[in-house]
Amino acid sequence: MTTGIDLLREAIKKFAGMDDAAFDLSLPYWQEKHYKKGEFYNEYRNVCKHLGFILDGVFRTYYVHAENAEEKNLLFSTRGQIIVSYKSFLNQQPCNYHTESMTASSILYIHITDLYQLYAQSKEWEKFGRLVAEMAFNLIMGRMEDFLWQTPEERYLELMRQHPDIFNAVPLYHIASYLGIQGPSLSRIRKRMAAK
Amino acid sequence: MTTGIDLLREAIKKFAGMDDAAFDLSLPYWQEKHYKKGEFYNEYRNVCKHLGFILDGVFRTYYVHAENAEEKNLLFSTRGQIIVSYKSFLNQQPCNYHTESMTASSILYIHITDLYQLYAQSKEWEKFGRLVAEMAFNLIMGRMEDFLWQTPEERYLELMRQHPDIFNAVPLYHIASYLGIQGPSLSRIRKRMAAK
DNA sequence: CGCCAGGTTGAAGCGCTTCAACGTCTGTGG
DNA sequence: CCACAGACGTTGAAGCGCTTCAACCTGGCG
Repeated sequence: MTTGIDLLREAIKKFAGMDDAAFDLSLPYWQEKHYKKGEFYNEYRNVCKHLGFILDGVFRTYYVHAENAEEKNLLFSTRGQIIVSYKSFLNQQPCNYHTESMTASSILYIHITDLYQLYAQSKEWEKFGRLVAEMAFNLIMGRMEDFLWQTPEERYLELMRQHPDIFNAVPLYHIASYLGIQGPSLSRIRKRMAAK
Repeated sequence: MTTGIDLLREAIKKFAGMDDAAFDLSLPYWQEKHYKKGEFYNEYRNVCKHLGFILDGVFRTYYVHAENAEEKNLLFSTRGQIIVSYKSFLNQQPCNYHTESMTASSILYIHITDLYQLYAQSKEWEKFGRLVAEMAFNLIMGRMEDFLWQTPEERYLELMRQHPDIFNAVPLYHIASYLGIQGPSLSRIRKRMAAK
């Protein structure tokens, strides 16, 4: 049977080319946490102190732009991905976003001070840290490019490819929000696509 | 008379709180370069080896998404800003974008190896490096948020606030492209705004 | 059973797109 | 010095897709 730690080891090997010896340095620090549907990974206005790895479940990161305004989903995170409020974590500033578990979820997480100690201790972990920052940048850059160059329908297809876990797990109107459109519009897009 | 270096010194003091002694370490490395309208800061498919500071002029960074497809402007950079192909520079990978001077422009620039030497030499320069990366992240994040939460008209007003230099310097259709709309649409938006 | 959350559908409206025509300004050559 | 060309901005007309509001349907659950 594969444990959460095994999954994480594999994921980090793939992501940063980290060998077992380096990974083992981190073993004392990872802890497991379980979320019920609707619980928050990181509360709004808190400083994000942990970096997480999703073992199972789906999270959405959203923002309420103004009083009484509609929530908009900035991104989804699913199994096998790193979850962290990047801006808040990198800058250790209060978070502008909400990150909510959309399903029963479980993660492994590490505290920022332990992670920084690993950075200091090991060149491979330092590389991991750089890659996380670059990934955050690339993730947002990719989202930006999607909005500049793709139609809502294309974004929908892209999302289905990247996050197949999502579709039986979260309400359609949250997906629509991520795509930058309204619920009924996504409903019609689906209908058009099915007709082909 | 204030020289380019004075402008840069002031800008970096404001941006990173750097004192004169630390800044002076960099004096041997900055070089000045002038661009004619239409020249490129960094060529497509090249690795970006320099970080620049705009003394005067306007650059646009754009991307051609597919063969025969329309160019779309990702961002503008104007006087007093840092100019660099962030992704290419940070990762030292070939650049996906074109960065073109829209007016006669002048910059100060530093080579990446000299800059990295400053990082190694000085804590204040290391901080500068971190701030550049965070700024790149925040810049793109801000653009992303603009697209999620603002109308084209609001984006237009925001751009006028951030880059007042642009409006007499670049064609309207480039601005429209940055805003994610077509030339005629921006023309009509202006008309509607003038009517109020 | 009846409620409620979530998805679909219809109708009206609005804003952006597209294509084409028409101004306007500027620089250049006869 | 004028005329023309080219680049750029504006305007009109038609179309399309997303929005909004509201009604209705469905399935899950107390």
